[in-house]
Amino acid sequence: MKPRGRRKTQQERTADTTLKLLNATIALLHDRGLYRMSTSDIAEAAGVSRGALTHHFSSKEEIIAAAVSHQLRNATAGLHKMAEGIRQSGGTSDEIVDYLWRMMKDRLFYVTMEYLPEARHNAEFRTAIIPVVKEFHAGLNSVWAELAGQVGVEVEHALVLMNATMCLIRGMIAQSATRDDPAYFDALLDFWKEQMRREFMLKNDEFPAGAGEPKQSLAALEISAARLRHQGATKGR
Amino acid sequence: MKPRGRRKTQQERTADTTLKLLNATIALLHDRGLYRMSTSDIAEAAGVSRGALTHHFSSKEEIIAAAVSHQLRNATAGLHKMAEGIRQSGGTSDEIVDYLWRMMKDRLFYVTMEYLPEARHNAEFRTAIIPVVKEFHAGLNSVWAELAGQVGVEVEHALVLMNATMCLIRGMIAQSATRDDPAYFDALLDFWKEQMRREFMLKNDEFPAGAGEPKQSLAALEISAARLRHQGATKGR
DNA sequence: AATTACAAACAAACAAGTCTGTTTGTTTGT
DNA sequence: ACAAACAAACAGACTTGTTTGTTTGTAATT
Repeated sequence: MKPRGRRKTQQERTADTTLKLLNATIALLHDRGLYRMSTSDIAEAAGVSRGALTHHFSSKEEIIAAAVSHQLRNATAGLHKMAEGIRQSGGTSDEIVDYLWRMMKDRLFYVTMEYLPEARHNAEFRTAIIPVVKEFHAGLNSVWAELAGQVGVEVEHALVLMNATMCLIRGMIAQSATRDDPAYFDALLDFWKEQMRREFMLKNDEFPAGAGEPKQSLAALEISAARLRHQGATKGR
Repeated sequence: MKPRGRRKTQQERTADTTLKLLNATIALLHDRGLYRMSTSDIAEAAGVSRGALTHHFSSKEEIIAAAVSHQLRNATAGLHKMAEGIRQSGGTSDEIVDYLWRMMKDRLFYVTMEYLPEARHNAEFRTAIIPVVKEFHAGLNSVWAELAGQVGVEVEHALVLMNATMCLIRGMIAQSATRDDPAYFDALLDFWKEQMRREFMLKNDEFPAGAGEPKQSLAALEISAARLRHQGATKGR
C-alpha cells in the first residue's frame, strides 16, 4: 500500500512520524508510566530524534493529550464496529461485557490511570481530552443502545446498565494494580454477567419485543415480586 | 492530656512531627498530586524543615508509602467501627453503600489514584503497601459479613457483592475526574443501592433465618441506619 | 542538684542528575 | 529557492539525597 523505497510526500512523512510517536507514547505510558518516561524516551522508542518530536508537538503535555486522543479514537472505532455487528447479527450481554473488559484491560484503562491524575490537576489537559472522552462514551452508547433495541429494553435503563458496567470494570482494573488475582476478577465478572443477563431478561419480559407473548419465567416472577414488595415497603421513608 | 507548654519527650516530638508530615503528605497528594509535589512542599506544608523530613523518612517513596498506610489504617479503623455499629444495632445495605461512597470520595480513592501508577511500576512500593491494603479489605469484609449475618445471606455471596460495590465506586470516582456530573453519579449509586437491596432481600427469602429471631423489621432497620449515618458523618477528620 | 557527655531531632545549604523547552544547523520535499 | 521536516546541542529550572552544623532532650557523674 505504502510506496516501499519511494520518496514520501511531506504529508506522509508527518503522518508516519506522528503515528510512530503516538504509538510509542501509548506504549511507554503503559509500560513505564507518565512520570517515569521522558520526551527523550518517547523519541527513542519511536525511532526518531527528539527534534522531530518537538517539531510536531510543542510540549510533553501536548503529545500525551494527542496520544490519549489517538487511543480513545481507536477504541471508539472498535465500539462502533461492535455496535454494527450487533445490529446485523445480534449479540448477547455476555459478549458485550467480555468485549468491554478486554478492551479496557488491553492497555486502555491502564493508560487512563496514568493520565487521570494529570487530568485532575491540570485544567488545560483535562479540557483537551474531555471531547474525545465524550466521543468514546457516544460509542459506548451505540453498542448498548443496539443491544437494548434488540432485546426491547428501555434505552434509559440500558444506559444506566452500561455505565455501571464500565465503572465496575474501571474499578476492577484499578484494583488489579494491588491485587494480582485473576480468579477473583473472573468471579466478579461472572457475577456481573449474570446480573446483566437477568436485567435484560427481566426487562425483556416487561416490554416484550414485537408480538411475543408476555411469558414470564418463574425466576423473573420471583424477582419482580421481591422488587415490588421492597419498593412498597420503603416508599414511606 | 498532653502537657501544654511543657517540654515534649523525644517520642512525643517524633510522633508529632511524623504525624504532621503524614497528614501534609496526604493533603498534598490529594490537592496537587504525587508528581506535582516535592518533598520540600511536604515539609513546608507540615510546618517543619526539610531536614526534619529527611531525618524521619529516607526517601520520598518511603514517606509516600507511610502516608498511604496511615490513611488506609484510619479508613480500616472506621470500617471496623461501622461493623461494630451494625453488630449492635443493625444496618441497611443502603447505609453501607453510602458510607463506602463517602469514605472513598473523602480523599481516600483520589489519593489512591495518585499512587496506583507508582504501585504498578515500582515493585518495592507495591510490596510496601499491599499488607495495609489487605488489612483494609479485612475491614471491608467485617462490615459486609456483619450485614450478611444479620440478614441471613451467605457470606460468600455477600463478599462478592461487597467487592462489586467497591469496584463500582472506584470506577465511578475514577470517571469523576473527567466527568463533572454529580447527578449522573447519584443516579448510578441509586441504581446500585436498589440492586443491593434486592440482592439481600431476595437471598433473605431464599434462606430464611433458621430457628432464630424473625428478621428485623424495616422500621428497625431504618432507625439503626440513621444512627450509622450520624456516626459516619461525624467520624471524618 | 548541677554539670557534663551524649544522642536524637532538626535546620539549612550543597551536589548531582534529570527533564523540558529553545535554538541552531542540516536534510528532504515542492 | 524556499519551506517544512528533522537532528543535535544547549541553557535553565527543578528535585532528590547528602552533608554539615545547631538545638533539644536524656542520662551519667559528681
